[in-house]
Amino acid sequence: MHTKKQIVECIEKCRAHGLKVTPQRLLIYNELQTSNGHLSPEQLYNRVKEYQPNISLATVYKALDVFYSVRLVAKVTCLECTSAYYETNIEHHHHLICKLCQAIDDIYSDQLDILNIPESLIKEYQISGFSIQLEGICKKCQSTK
Amino acid sequence: MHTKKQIVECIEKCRAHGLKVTPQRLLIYNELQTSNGHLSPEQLYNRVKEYQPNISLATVYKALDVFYSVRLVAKVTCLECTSAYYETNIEHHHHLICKLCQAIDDIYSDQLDILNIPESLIKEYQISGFSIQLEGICKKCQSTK
DNA sequence: GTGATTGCAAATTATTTGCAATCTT
DNA sequence: AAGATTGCAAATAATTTGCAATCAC
Repeated sequence: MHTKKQIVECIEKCRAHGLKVTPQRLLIYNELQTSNGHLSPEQLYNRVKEYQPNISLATVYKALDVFYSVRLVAKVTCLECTSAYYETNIEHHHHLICKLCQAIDDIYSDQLDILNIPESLIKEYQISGFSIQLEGICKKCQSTK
Repeated sequence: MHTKKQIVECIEKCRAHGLKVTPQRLLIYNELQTSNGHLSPEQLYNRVKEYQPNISLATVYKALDVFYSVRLVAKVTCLECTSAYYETNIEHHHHLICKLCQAIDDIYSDQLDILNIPESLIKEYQISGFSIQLEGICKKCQSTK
């Protein structure tokens, strides 16, 4: 339970980047953080509407854009996804995309993090990061079959 | 230069999947293959229009969809891309996405292919594949700076 | 007070769909 | 001949933009 800590981080990071701390932004960030998953702008909009019915979908898009640009949130896409998804989890991690239902699961693995990137590639492209997408079947789909 | 071989493969794979071999599909496949890169439906449409001016963008979308469903082409997306990209290169490979210009480069590397996926994950998710996205700076952008 | 942000509506971009005419087999 | 595919136009979905009113600092 580190909700409060993350909200404080959100406020601080906004200030540090000259972004204003508005109730909408805090609500959006908090809701995304609480949901603990990957949400599309539309999904997130539907959730925050419960708390602030007059909030606009455009506001959600704009908030996610600025959050993403200052790395307060991470963005995920997948081949069959029609929209982008966001999460407040910005630690280095990987994704498993379910072949059957397209669900995205976060994967943490020190073993995967030790990726053996060839020196030649690192130099050639000035590699600064990487992420791995695994293809498999999520637990939900496994238990349904 | 294995253009012809690939076209034959296209014809055979279409037949094998009960897809009709139309001039549009061959043109689209051939152009994508010749371009030797990642093209969006729109980009590909602009290219094939040169040869068949009355071809429709919807036809390109439909052709890419069926090609993708029978694995005649691969699909690529990236976080900042507004559209999907396609390539006829369906061998297992990875992608480097340029931080600066968003260009996508194919990366072949036996060393990367030997990914050490934890046994526990493989079982848990019935992992059937993976791909790695590297973040770096493409050669063009390196030489421009 | 000043400039950033919001909410709304309209615009844009990417993709999909319905359907009659036309091809492939 | 039968069924799939094409081209077109319209529809849908995702995202962005312009702008006046409002809010944060």
